[in-house]
Amino acid sequence: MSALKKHDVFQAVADPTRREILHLLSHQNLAISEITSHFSITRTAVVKHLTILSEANLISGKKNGREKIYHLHPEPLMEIKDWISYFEQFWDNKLSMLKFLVENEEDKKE
Amino acid sequence: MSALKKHDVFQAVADPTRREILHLLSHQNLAISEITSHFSITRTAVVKHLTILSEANLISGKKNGREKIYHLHPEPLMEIKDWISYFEQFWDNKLSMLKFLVENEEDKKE
DNA sequence: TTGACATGAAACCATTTGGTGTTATATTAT
DNA sequence: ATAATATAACACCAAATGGTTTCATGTCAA
Repeated sequence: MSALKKHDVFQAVADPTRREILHLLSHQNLAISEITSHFSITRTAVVKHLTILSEANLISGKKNGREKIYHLHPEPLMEIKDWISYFEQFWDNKLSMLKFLVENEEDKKE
Repeated sequence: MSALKKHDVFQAVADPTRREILHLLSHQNLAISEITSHFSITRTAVVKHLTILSEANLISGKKNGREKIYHLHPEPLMEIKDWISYFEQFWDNKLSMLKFLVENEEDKKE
C-alpha cells in the first residue's frame, strides 16, 4: 500500500510553510532546491516538510537526474473538506444564529 | 477584542481530540466535566484543548454557577473551507488529471 | 576528470505539545 | 456548617516539531 500514514492530512496542513508548498506545487512541479528558494529556511528544513506532506499522500517526488521533482496530489484534502462540510449547517442556518443570539441574551440576565 | 490568536484554526483542528470536542459541542453545549467524561484523558488535558480551541475562536465558555459551559462557534472553519476550495479544481477537473498524466509521460522520455 | 550542483543523511538543539499530578478556591446540596 | 462537586492554577515531564550545521554521495557540464 501507500506510505505509512504517520502524519494525517489535518496535521500536514496545519503548518503555514507546508500550506505554501502545496500552493507552489499547484502551479508547477518543482525540485527541492526550487521549493527551498521560495523560503528563508534551509533546504534540510524544507525536506522535512516535504516528507510530512508525502506521508500524508499530498505530494510525491520522483528522481529526475540529480533533481527530485515533487508534484501535488490534492485528493487527500477531500477528507478535510468532508469533515468541514458537517459543520456548514451551523453557519448556513439562520435559525442556528438566532438560537445563539437568544442564548446570549439569557446569559446577560443572570 | 477576542483572545490573542496564538493558535490558528488549522492548528486547532489538527488534533483528533479537538476535532471530537467540536463534534460533541455541535450537538449540545457542555460543561468541562461533561466533555472530559467522553475521553480517557484527564480534565486538565481537556482544559488545555479547550483553551486552544478558544484561542482559535472556535468555542467559547461561560460560567454558569460552578460549571463552565462551552459552546461551538464554527465560523472560523470557513477559513479552512476557503483554503481547500482552491484545490478542488485539481480533483474536480478532468483536464487537470489529463495534464498530470501527460506531464508524467514527458518525464519518462528525458 | 574535475568542479559545481542537488540531494541524502546524521547529529544536535530549543520550543511546543499533549499529557500528568497536586493543591486551592468557589458553588451547591444536605 | 459541611461534604461533594466543578473548576482554576501550578509545576512537571517525555516526545514531537521545526529548525540548524556538517559531511557524504550522486550527477552534470566543461
